[in-house]
Amino acid sequence: MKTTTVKTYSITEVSKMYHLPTTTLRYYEDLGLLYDIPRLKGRRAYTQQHLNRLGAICCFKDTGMTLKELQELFEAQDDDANLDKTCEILDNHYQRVLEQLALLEKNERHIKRKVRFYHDIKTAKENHSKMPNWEDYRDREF
Amino acid sequence: MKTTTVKTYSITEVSKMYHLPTTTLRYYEDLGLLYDIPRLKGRRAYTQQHLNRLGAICCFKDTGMTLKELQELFEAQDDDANLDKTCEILDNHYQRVLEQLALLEKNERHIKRKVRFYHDIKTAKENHSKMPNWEDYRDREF
DNA sequence: ATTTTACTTCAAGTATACTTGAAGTGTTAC
DNA sequence: GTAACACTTCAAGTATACTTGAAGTAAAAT
Repeated sequence: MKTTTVKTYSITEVSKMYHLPTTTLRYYEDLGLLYDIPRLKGRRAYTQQHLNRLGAICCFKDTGMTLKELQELFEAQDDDANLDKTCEILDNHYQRVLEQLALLEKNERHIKRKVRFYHDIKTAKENHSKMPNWEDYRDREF
Repeated sequence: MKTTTVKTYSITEVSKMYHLPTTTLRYYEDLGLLYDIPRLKGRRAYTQQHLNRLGAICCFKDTGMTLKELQELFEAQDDDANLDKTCEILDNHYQRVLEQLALLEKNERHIKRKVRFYHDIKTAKENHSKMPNWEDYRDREF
């Protein structure tokens, strides 16, 4: 007979690993995003499967998916019959991520210009030199 | 005597230009993020200054700044004495944006792999060929 | 002239994602 | 033994960012 002990993690360990409060981990479980978490002496014992899923939750949540959409995705993913729906959700979400990326890159450039502009104002004020003009910072690469 | 007519925009025009409901534009005004909007016959008439500020609101909000933080930023920005605070807020926010960008890029790669994985499962099922293994999709560039 | 349209103000309501509080249990520290 | 600690469940509360509803106004359309 073969006995294998599976490495598990307490809720506090998982909380630290994923930078999520323990309350949030319980909340995700309430929503069904995480399930079948075994209990050792009444305490949650997360396995590698749960960590993998939690990684997916963070990835999708951080890219703007709502918890409700995540429920739908996992529902489709955990049901082999719903491959089409899984692909559809993933494809749609990937498109949204590409849009977010383009927008974030645009906004990053804008904020970079603004940072530089205000630092130059500060320098100009300190040196009593000519004040910069925002127009000179628009659409210009530094 | 010189008379100049300044081009203004109605709330519906602004709503369409910035893809924000009119109610949200009024809400931002209530919060003081937009102010001194002139009224023509009781209706809001946004000037270019207001559009510029609204552009900034969208940029900062889309990069995760809360409306409260935006209030602080504008408060510091509109007060010449607070150049240091303006720079501090902008610097801190820019750091957060760079972190977001790195995270979003990482998440984009992960989701791209997942999209490809599920499409390959679908193809394999249709062709009755060998099922792909997620391990082959981890940390691999396509 | 009166109805429709497009606003206006102000207060109250809602959605999402947690977060907190109360009461209880089982191992560990003194 | 008993107190402290680290959890447990379940219900209720909170923060942020809107969103909706009610009542009113002013100009345009019929």
